[in-house]
Amino acid sequence: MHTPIAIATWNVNSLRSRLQHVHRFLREASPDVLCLQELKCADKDLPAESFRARGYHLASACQKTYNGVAIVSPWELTDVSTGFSGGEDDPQARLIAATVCGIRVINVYVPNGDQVDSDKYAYKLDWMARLRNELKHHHAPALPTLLCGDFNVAMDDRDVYDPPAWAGRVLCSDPERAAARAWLEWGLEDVFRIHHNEGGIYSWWDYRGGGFEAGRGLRIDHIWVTPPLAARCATCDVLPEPRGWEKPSDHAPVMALFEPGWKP
DNA sequence: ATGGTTGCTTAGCAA
Repeated sequence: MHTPIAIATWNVNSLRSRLQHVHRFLREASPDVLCLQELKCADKDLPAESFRARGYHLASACQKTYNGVAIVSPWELTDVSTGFSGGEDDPQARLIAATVCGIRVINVYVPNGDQVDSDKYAYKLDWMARLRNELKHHHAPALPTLLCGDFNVAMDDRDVYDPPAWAGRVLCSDPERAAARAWLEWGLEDVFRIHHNEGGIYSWWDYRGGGFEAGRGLRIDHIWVTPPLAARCATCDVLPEPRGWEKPSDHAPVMALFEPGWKP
């Protein structure tokens, strides 16, 4: 088979509010793996049957009201793990991993951080350091591994609609960028930047003030992969159309295609 | 400019 594998990430800002959007996206983009963030719904209250009835597997790590992540796929999801390995419990549901199509997929919803002088910002930096540790001790750059999700970090000026206005602010501050860069230095590559050097392509736009229509966005949703997968990546794009659907999420999906051949 | 909008839960928080 020469069919590429499509892997997408999308912060849906409540799965129950966006359920028809998600099903429409599955129909129209037909990803092999869809990583979702901000489900805002306890596992027991997820519309799991609406996925199973259409032939999708679903693995989730969710909590009531806040956060929540899930992986949806027509392919079997194995070795599902939630939260950080072996550490103390994190009360916030932000991390799920599963093996699918021979790829270890790690789906994250990085804390937003509120403001740089806040407790939430300190929690964000600590959480990002813990993920660096997780990569170091429980993964290997030589294996086909994909880290994706809402990273809540815009990595450089190309990812920001008004860099001077955002300089030093949360989502753009140097410590956040350094914490994310540490993941790259471990052995990941931003597949979007393999295929796009230009700025002005964003994945999130504020609901307030007509941010989407005005083009005031940030690229904070990412797909980063280890070298075996980077070598197989055919495309990576933001798909802005769902951001223009009625009652949209404030994020658009990002999707990458990988040519087969990474399996040992 | 400390506003603006959306979702969850029901006035306030989180984003």
